Amino acid sequence: MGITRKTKAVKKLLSLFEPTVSAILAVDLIAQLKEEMNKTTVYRILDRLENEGVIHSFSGSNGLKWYAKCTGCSSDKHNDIHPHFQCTSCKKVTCLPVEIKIPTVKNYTIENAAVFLVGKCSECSS
Amino acid sequence: MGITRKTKAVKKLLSLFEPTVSAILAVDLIAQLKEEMNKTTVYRILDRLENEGVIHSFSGSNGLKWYAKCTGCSSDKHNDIHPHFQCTSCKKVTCLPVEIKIPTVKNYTIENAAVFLVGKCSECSS
DNA sequence: AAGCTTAATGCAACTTTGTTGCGGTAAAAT
DNA sequence: ATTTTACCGCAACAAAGTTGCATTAAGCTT
Ligand SMILES: [Mn+2]
Ligand SMILES: [Mn+2]
Ligand SMILES: [Zn+2]
Ligand SMILES: [Zn+2]
Repeated sequence: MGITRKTKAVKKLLSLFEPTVSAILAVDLIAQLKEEMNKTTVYRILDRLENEGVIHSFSGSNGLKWYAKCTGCSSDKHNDIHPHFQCTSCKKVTCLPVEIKIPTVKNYTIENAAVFLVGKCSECSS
Repeated sequence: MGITRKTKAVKKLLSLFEPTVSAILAVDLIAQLKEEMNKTTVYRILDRLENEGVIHSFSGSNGLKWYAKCTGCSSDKHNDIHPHFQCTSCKKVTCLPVEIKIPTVKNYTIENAAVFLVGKCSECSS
């Protein structure tokens, strides 16, 4: 389906996810790329990359949208069911390589879980 | 500190939380009360009630703000650390009276957890 | 290499959610 | 009844994200 051309813009955007293991705020990407591309373009590329299983998104406590690299996802199937963690000191958000234990609750059939954790990362706990 | 007057607006707003156990979208409250009060007033009352421990808030998967009744909270201390559940059929969001098992992750000190579950409620599972 | 097709981009205008400043209103204390 | 000030309405604003449309350029085809 979605044919994606590897344009300059796409390469540039992907390069920003490369060096880090942290998630990135959509809004920050737009600010950082202001001189190079339009915010509409940023949003559209993020959408495409998510549909292709290259990145995944989630909302933080304040409702802002975060994006992070996927590991082993495809356009067919996203398997990013892991918790996300934000450090209250450095504000960084990271994907935690831990499995979520989905609780069993009577009268509810739970199919999916989004877990957002808050605390202190190791670098800020000194 | 925050002295809250029991005005007509406050009573009206509280009455909407009374008959249901479900959470309510801030945006829906504003739409529903459009004829009776200004949206600024709605937001301000919601803020106050949350500070007083009468209601608590959380964000849904799309970043929209939900509010629900508290049980046993005060202005001093909120203890609404429970998961929230949204049914994919009826779209209703409810507080689940279940304790969250906060995971232990190496290198991270976790202080708080927001869990948003998605699935089917019992009324929609037929 | 030049031409062609159409996915991708830029831009402006718009939508939605939420906030702020300020003048006026009304709850409640005196 | 009068006074005090918390509360409210309104208008203007702000931030995040979306949409329509004309233009550009990626990457085939020849
Ligand atoms: Mn992740
Ligand atoms: Mn709740
Ligand atoms: Zn940190
Ligand atoms: Zn349902």
